Amino acid sequence: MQRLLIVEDEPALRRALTINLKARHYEVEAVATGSAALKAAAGVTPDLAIIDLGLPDMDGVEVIAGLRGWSSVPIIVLSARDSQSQKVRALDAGADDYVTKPFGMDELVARVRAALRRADTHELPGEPVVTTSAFTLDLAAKRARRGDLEVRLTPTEWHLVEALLRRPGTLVSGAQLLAEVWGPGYEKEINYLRVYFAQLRRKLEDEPSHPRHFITEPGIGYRFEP
Amino acid sequence: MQRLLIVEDEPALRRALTINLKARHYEVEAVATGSAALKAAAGVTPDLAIIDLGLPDMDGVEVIAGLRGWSSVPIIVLSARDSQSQKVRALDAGADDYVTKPFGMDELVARVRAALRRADTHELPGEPVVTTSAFTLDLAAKRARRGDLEVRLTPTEWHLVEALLRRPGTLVSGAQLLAEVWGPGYEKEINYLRVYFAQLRRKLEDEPSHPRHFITEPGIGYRFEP
DNA sequence: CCGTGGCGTCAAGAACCCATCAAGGAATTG
DNA sequence: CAATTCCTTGATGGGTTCTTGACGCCACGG
Repeated sequence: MQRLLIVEDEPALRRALTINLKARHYEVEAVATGSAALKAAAGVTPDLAIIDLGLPDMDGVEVIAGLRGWSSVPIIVLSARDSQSQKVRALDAGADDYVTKPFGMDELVARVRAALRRADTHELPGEPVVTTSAFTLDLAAKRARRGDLEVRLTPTEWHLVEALLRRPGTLVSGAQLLAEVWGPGYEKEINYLRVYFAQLRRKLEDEPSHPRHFITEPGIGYRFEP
Repeated sequence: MQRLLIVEDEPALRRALTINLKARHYEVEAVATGSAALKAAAGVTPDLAIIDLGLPDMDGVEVIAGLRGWSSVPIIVLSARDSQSQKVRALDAGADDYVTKPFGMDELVARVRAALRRADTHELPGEPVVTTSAFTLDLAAKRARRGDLEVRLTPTEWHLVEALLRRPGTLVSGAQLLAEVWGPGYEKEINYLRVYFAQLRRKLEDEPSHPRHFITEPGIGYRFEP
């Protein structure tokens, strides 16, 4: 049976979650505080964690970060607010999904199932070789070619390319890229992205001033177009 | 069978609603006061609630807020003709739709069906992609298409679209949209909404001057029609 | 019939974001 | 240890987006 860890300070909601999820044949461990959550997670090694962002003792984002430090357990976040920035922070910290209160129990259960299914199939990364009309990148061997001649990318450039290529076609926010490549705390250094995307385009694109694969969406983020 | 909770103080109307909805094969629980409504909702966990705003013991808006604290059950509001501001407050508190008295039973039943259908298909964790007859929106990848060609939306336009699409088909008050997109304190800047909805319609609708998906409800708010 | 209020449209300046260049300092390599 | 590459940072100019005010239209009510 799969174990769930619930972190929710409000007793009524904690009870409702416990009852409903036990009825769905999950094994449930429920705690009320962030510190208790970190302890419990180490003890029971849950298959999935449901975390309320509004905890009394510590910020929910810290709890997520604390878990992510050593565990890759799927995390679903509950939040009372519709706050977009809080959502982004939670997802950047490593949450897998996000449910806004109030929510229907059916929806939450569906998301729990989906998260567990995803974790089960353990999505293996696709081909580590990406080819476009202009260039070829071998992520594993760290080799880049444009046409016939080989191009050298610096470590930071590779790191940035990997972060983008992980979600081909999808838009990735600048803050997300910065946090992934330079580490948390660098979310404001948007200039780094400008400089490095300029370098990548100069090295890889046919027309660096009219990029076809490393696309900027002004004010939102960047996108890799295969 | 789907359960409906009716909150209506006037005995004649309560009876009429009960009979008509039972005739359409709904299971009906009818109460006369707000406090009874909150108790009943916890007990029978209805699939939809119909709430009269003019209750004797407490404001209908409070009833809605009380429900929304823990449940996302669809709520349809009944209200007298000339209490427009009350309607807006009800929507802000979390109501999904409203019907003005006097109303035809057919109209109410149609709205009940629509609300239940929405709650049923309640966006599952999969791809948050919305498709209409005129355009396609991929919220996660931040991609918009009208027909074959790609359309670019600005950050604020995306934000506004997301705020509306979170409740497809339901009516959202202007103040709610403003608070969500521009932040608290901008609730009065209704002009922003006019400007941005005009831009969205120009970019996405087939006939921007006769919108079929981004609908204005004068004096109340906006609605996204899938 | 006219005033009022809400809505859609338009336009212009302000504010913001991005690409590019350049240079000093840090790190790496031979 | 020296040379080279790499990373960081600031400045500039061009383009886009946001904000704000004004105008006309329509529905409603006096």
